[in-house]
Amino acid sequence: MTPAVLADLVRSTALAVLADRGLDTSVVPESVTVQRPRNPEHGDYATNLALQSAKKLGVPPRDLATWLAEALVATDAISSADIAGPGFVNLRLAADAQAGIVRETLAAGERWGTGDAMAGLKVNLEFVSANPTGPIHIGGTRWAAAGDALGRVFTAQGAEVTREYYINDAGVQIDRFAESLIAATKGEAPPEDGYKGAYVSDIGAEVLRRNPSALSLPTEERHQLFRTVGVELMLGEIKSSLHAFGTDFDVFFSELTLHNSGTVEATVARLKDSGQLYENEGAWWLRSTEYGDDKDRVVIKADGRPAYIAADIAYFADKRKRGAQLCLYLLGADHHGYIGRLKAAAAALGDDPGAVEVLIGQMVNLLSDGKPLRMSKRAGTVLTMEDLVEAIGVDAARYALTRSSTDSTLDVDLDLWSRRSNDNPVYYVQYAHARLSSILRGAGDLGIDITGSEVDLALLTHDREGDLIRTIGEFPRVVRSAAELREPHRVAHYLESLASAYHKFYDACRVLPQGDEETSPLNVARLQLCAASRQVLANGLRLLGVGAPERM
RNA sequence: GCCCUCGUAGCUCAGCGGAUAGAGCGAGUGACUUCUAAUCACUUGGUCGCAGGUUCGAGUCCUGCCGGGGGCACCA
Repeated sequence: MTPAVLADLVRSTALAVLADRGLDTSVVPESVTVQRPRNPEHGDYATNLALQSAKKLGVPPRDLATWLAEALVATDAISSADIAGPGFVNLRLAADAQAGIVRETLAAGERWGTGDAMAGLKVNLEFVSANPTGPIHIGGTRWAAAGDALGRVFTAQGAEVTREYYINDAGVQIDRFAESLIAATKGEAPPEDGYKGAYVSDIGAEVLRRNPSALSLPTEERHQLFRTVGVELMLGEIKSSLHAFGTDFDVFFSELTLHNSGTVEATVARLKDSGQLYENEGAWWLRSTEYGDDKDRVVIKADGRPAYIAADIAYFADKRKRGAQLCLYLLGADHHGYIGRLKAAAAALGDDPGAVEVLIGQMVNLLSDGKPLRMSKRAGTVLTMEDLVEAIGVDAARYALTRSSTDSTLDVDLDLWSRRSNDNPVYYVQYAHARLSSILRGAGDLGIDITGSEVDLALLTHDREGDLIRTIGEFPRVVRSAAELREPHRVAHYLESLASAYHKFYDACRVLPQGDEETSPLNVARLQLCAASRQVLANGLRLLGVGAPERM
């Protein structure tokens, strides 16, 4: 019996109890809380329903709890129901009912943990979107890991996710990038505010290799060539880094196409027509304060060129046109000022600002020897995604970056994470998977068939077995809350608790028959528990994009 | 000044309004002739930044203050 089914049982039992006594059944919430108490003496599960409802009913909470407990213990699935504290009802499941979780997990397989909380919802998930003027640095890497995991979690809840990367290939940064490439190719120093670093020379050289006469072109044509080809090459490297990192996008959307196709212009015209823009000091302003922004924003600059936000608005409109019901933006903390204007932009278009959701992720500090590494993208002293992967590996990097809430600034100590030891929690989780794989291989070698449906899972009565089973049962609601709260780090945290429950079980409970022993029903039941545990570890690690090794 | 975010063990971080606040690392002691010791058990370690408020119940929600980080462009 999963917690969700148990919650339904508690709810229906409570409704019946109240109805019997002629009390108001409407005080029972739609969704009843059933949680796993921290203290094992408080049972397998506990519900606070009596505490929540007592006041509204005018009944002492302990009386209500007593009635509920009496009715619950009369059901087959529940072996005991005790009243504790101010009015908790502490429940223990019958072994057979509890073991049903194992059966359900094995039956669901890869689908265990999926749900329909976001069924059919079309989500546009935009993340990373780093300028194609250099490699992805550590901040973008955090989003690559967390955003990708979030996309996987959404998909597990039935959402239709489009992973999107917005390419800022218009604007002055790109011009500076092109000029930097040209300077590097000519062996000159980069222009002021230009880009430095070996990659600039490399890309410049590659542009020249493809177009040997590039440097002798007229200035404007030369600029265009380096700009176009340079961005293409840089983007190619970015895509390749992301792919190696296990993060693939469905759409790479070019800002330039919005300008070139006239979409930006058309969107601005639409805003002007609907009176959302006004002219002041030669520029056109969006009345974004009317929709909650801090200040009005310039959309068309006094020089007649569109400001960055103009393309943003057009881009949002394009996403909606393509069917996105929810447009999620994953931005760094240095962009938090965008929330107001993006929502205002949606409202100004006559759209629902609720379709815009911005997640702000805090910065990553890199430490070496406990000392912070200062980085400057323009100076070329950057720790890139590829550097990080080279230093600690994809699995460790993804895990390190998805393990913590994106609300927290994160310290990544390269020395610590580069130690390939159990300092790294990812090994703890992966090791559990490898151990389980080894046991299941062993069962295969012994010719034990663990697939039988007649296996008596009610034999799993050891404390460690019960704890492991209940932990497995938590997985679906962990995934669900990770999706609803947009907090994929909950999956990582859960996996560590699952690995811990498994390692403790392994320590206390022999799984395979020893020596010449006959295979007992308990061996088979435990093997099913192992198979279920391994399934959940694999499913969870996949949500994080981290490998589940069979051997370590 | 205004906005966002964080403040929990020596360090890095979890913590869905619930009961005696957790994990890893660090420090210490044990456990492999037996399914993977990258593991397990035990010990050490806390005014959950401070002060109010809401609640049967607050690390969690609200307000104020203190401290760290990040923003507050006709840059992108």
